[in-house]
Amino acid sequence: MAAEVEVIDGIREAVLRGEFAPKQRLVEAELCEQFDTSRFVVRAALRALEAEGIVERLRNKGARIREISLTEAIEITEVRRVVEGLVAARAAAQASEADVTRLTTIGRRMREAVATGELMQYSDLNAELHATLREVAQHETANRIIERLHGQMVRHQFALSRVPGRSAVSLVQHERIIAAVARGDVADAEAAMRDHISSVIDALNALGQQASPQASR
Amino acid sequence: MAAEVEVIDGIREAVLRGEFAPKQRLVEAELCEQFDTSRFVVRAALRALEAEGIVERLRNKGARIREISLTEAIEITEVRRVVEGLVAARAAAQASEADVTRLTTIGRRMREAVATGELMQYSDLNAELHATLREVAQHETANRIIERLHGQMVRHQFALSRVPGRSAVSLVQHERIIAAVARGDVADAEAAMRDHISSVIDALNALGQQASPQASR
DNA sequence: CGCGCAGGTATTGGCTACAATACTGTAGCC
DNA sequence: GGCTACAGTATTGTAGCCAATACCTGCGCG
Repeated sequence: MAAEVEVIDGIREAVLRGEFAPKQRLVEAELCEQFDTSRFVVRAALRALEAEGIVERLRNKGARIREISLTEAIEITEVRRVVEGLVAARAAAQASEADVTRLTTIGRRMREAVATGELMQYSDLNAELHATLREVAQHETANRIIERLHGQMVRHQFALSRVPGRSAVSLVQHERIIAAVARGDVADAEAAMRDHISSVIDALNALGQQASPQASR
Repeated sequence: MAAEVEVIDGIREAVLRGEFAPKQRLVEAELCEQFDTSRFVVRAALRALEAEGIVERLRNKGARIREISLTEAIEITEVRRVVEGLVAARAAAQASEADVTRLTTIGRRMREAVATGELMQYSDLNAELHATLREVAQHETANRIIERLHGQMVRHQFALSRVPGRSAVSLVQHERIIAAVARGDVADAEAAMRDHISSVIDALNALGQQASPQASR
């Protein structure tokens, strides 16, 4: 079971790094060799990843990386909008002074990253900000759901980060969230987070428009 | 795998019917006999149920029914509040005439059930209403999450249904949701659903107060 | 030349046996 | 009499094996 967790994480990380393409078949034997473990462990790992919604398994046809359509990505983000809204609200309700300091520091570094055009840096800070908010909110149930949803979104998340001009737009949204949390404004923290993620949904929609104007998928 | 799904459902149903107590150990051998299957299948089922958050498994100590504390039940309901709010909003946005008819019918039957004091009937209609809204909303991602959360809540849900006077309170809330969806008022549908589930959270809190005034758990 | 059928191969599904680990009860010692 | 250590038992974790199923290839027939 110790080995099992490692394999689960290994495959998950590989997927997150984009080493497996969507719809790619995950042959058990291959994974055995790749992670130097037994088929038993691999099968258990695939089961777990199926439950996480990262892979799908068809009867007698094995496991593949689950393809997340754009419409599904939007659905996922819609759910994230409300759940992260809850997290922001709770963070605002119970943030300590130290928490506020951490958040404002992240905000300042974000502004610097945008100013110097360091997109990767900004993307990391974005993840850090959301993670810190979740930590402050201490809402285990919400955290679990957000993490699970996030795991399914990586591919689209990556596409999003490459949309030019997004960082400048999202910066002010992030700063509004931080400000609301800092002054303990529960309602505005939630609203700010919702607005922020709404703009992510808009960006996803735009992505779909430009990629395939006629196809729904 | 066909057998496997059956066992998963079987155990889940048993838990939902309250046949297993929280913290009760689920010995693999026992389940093998009970469902007339092999340990292999049982183990797979336990894994799946672990992913659903219904059981927990400790290394070399086996599986137990996961104990959902009151605070966790409240967390779960908080998440449900925002996600079901999303569902209600979407239902309002895209409900057909037939959908509205179905919903108003459920609403009328709810009122009747309350009038005649048929609590079980009302409880069933409650489930039916929420299920119908999810169906109308057609939001797969949200539905999955709500169902998962619901599965973890059964025990507390049961306790809640026994609180005297709750049906009368929730009836008007349900009717407000139905009315908002019927006239396509997205914002009010979400608000109404949130208010409704907020009152559920209040009831849960009250339950905690009366049960153990000093203990946090 | 194309379509359908059949056999072979690859891959997964399920089972049994074995190993490792934790719990429990008992006996001996302090 | 109580505590500790040891041994036995119960239960889970792991591995390898056989069977079932789907896919692919080749052959035959129309």
